Amino acid sequence: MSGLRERWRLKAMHTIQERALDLFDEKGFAAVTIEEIAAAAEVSPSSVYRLFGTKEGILVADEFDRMSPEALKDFLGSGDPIDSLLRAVRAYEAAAKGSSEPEDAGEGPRFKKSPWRRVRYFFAEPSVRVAVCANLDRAGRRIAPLIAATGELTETQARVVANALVFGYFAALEQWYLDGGSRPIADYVEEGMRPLRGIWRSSDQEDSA
Amino acid sequence: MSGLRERWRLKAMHTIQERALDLFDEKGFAAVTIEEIAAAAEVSPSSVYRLFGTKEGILVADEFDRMSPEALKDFLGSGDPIDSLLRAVRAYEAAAKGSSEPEDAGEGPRFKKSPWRRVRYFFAEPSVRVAVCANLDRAGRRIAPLIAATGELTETQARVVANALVFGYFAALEQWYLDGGSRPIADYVEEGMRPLRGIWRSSDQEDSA
DNA sequence: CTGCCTAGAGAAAGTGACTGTCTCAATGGA
DNA sequence: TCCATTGAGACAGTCACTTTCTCTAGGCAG
Repeated sequence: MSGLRERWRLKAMHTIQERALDLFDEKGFAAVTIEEIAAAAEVSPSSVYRLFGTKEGILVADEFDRMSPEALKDFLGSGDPIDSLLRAVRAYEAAAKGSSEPEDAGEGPRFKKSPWRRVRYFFAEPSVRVAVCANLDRAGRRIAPLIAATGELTETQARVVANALVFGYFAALEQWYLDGGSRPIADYVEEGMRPLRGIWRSSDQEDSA
Repeated sequence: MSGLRERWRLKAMHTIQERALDLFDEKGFAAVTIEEIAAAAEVSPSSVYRLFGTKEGILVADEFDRMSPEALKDFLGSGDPIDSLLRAVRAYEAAAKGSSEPEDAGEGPRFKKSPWRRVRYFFAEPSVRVAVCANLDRAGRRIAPLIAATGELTETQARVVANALVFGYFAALEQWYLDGGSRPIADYVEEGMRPLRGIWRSSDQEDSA
């Protein structure tokens, strides 16, 4: 598994993301070229494209994407998907508070920024927002079969509900962003998704684990 | 109002869309350049960009976008938004059956194609799909305030529900596409959105017009 | 009907994101 | 230790999209 190749890959991705974020914060997203980012991260432009695909991909690359179908099934398998989502958001926020990698302490007096720093660009930069939507769309297509597999909903309904979940989460995240990010995101998700709970409440009594 | 300038604009947009669709069907979306489209439509490339913004915009340009806030309010104002959506879809399908402009009869033996021909690209061409998602996202942001204005939901919930509506519609449309487009889209929307009806059923008894 | 005046269509050059292809070094296995 | 393969870098090319300028022709006085 984790050979040197894989290590290089992970380290490079992390470095590129950090340096790119620094540059974006400094000059604005549009004013930064891939070549600058590559130079700042000391890799070739080709590598940036190989690792992230697009400029926006640097910001929206998400561990959610590379989650295996099995892990996703575990994640969504038990009970109300909204509760699963809430658990994931809370876990993410808790991990973010503890943050971040200890090994970058040897690189100078750089302030530790919140891992949510990049989220700003999700809403501030239109092209990034589009990329986020594309990601959510892919996520919806991945979880729809899992929702359909429970047998409670038709395939069409499973697709609709999957999109309602992922883009509903996005809407809650936007409200969190617009409010300045003071309260926890999970609060927004919990409140925002409440109207959707009826989907499972109504027909889930047979399986209320 | 409809001066010659506006007439030129509408006619040019229509011509560009038709010619572009012809070229896409013939050579594939990626293999067609904006210059080719402009040449085929006998306008300048600049005009294509001025009228549609992007290459994908030629396919996803939607009257929904330029709908005024007032018209949107009329459209969504009365009762269950899902019913409003269904009404709109049914009206669109009925109009599509009657189809299309009589004045293009003088242009040669070209087959009348369904106005849904372009929908194929929504799902077959990734970059177009992304553009559609971006459009739906914008639509969601436009209708969220209208949903919030009813006062039944908080702002966050209104945003979530708005996204659930527009991307739920998209999911239903995809199922329709995957099934080959035989049955009416409205059927898919009606079936797919049924789990979401609880949102209004539960608290809408005061206003069941 | 005539003449200004401005919106807007076209022309053209530039930018940079992204895509191939090739080479070569380094890796991991025999 | 040697070999096959993976993958990083270099490089050239394409084309979507932007910006700027010019100049025509529509819109609107008078």
